[in-house]
Amino acid sequence: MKPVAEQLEILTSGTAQIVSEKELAKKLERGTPLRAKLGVDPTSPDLHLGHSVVLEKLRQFQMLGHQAVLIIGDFTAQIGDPTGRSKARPPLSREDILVNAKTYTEQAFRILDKEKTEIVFNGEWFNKMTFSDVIQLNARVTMQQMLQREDFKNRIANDQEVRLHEIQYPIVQGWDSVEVRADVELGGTDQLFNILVGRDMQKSEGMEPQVVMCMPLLEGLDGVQKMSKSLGNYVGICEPAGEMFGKLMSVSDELMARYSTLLLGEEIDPDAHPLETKKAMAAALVTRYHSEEAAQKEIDNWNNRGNLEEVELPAFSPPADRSDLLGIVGAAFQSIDEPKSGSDIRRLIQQGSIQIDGEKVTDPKAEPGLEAGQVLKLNKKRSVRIG
RNA sequence: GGGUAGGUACCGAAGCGGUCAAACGGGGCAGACUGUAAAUCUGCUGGCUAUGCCUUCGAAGGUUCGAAUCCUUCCCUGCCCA
Repeated sequence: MKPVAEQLEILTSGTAQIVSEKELAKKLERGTPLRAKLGVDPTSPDLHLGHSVVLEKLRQFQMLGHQAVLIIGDFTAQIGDPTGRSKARPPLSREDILVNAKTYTEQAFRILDKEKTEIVFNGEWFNKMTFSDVIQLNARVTMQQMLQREDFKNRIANDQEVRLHEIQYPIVQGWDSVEVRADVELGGTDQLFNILVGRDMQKSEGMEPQVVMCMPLLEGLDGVQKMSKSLGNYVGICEPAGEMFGKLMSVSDELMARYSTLLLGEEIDPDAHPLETKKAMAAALVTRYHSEEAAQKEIDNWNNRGNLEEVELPAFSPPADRSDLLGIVGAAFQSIDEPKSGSDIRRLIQQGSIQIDGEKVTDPKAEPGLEAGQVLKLNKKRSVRIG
């Protein structure tokens, strides 16, 4: 193992909050591998760059010879983490949870080292508990402690409901730490409260409390709210290279700097041209999740934007039964897997979003005899080539 | 258990018998501008084989020529009191 000082430097870099660095140093000094816990909720099957921040941190632990413990919250998913929520989450079915858990781990192993990861389902212990066990568990914390949470406080202040099962969530998550004997727990800054409860739980069991390491939350593409699937402002780590590159190129300069820091661990050069910097940032991430060649291809595509001949676009064969623009564009959206309603398409056409070889066409009823090789622009991000 | 206020489109919120597919704000989308960024300005924002037709205002019934608006029952939520 590397010297403690060196490990500390790597592990603390990029973190938002640590409770406490002293304790972490003490644990490291023992020289035995630490158990680093990350609890994940299999509520949404797609991992995105927001999740990657904390997964990368866990990977650092692995690289330094520590044990990663990935807890799949199959049980907790049935409660739903109230963090940041203004209303209770809808419950998930057992089957959904299992399917999500599978896709989740598959994706997580794009970042983590599968061989060095211990996976546990927290249903393993929670499903065995009796009601009396549950009461005992609840007896460890006070109502006031739970109500200190920002989310709950806000909801109460705004006269919104807080369901009792929601306040169980931190308790349950905290108990996970006891079960897996975690030395460290990772999470986003929004998890601070939940992770701290884990410390209390461990202390009450006579264990040494875990170290809390919170990673900054990554803002979504809108630059305001945190990246999340339900807000639609995310970049999935399994997305095709083109999607990923395109989405990353659409972020603001401010956000580009943030992504660079949080995802790549690099500060941007203030003297470089912002557009070039952004291309480099997007390419670095495409390289990470795809390959260098894929990234280079995306850059070439981007640079060739004006030169329609060169750009690689999805092929699209116009439908046989419709020769009017409305029908054609509808089929084109269908073909790239983004079906839209007829009214939406009509609006896009009338507002000038649709172009054929760079020429705007605004009459939904027009019958543009399309020829192979022509480029049909659908909206800001999507174009297809007639084939 | 008692009292009281509510449930409207993606979200917040007007409307309280016809002129309501439903004001306004946010979000989203499109156009202009630009570095295909941000900011700004403009337009659009239920569906449809579309100068019209169809389905929406918690749910189901009812009154009426006509209901988001009135009545009945039911479901859901907040607040105050116990």
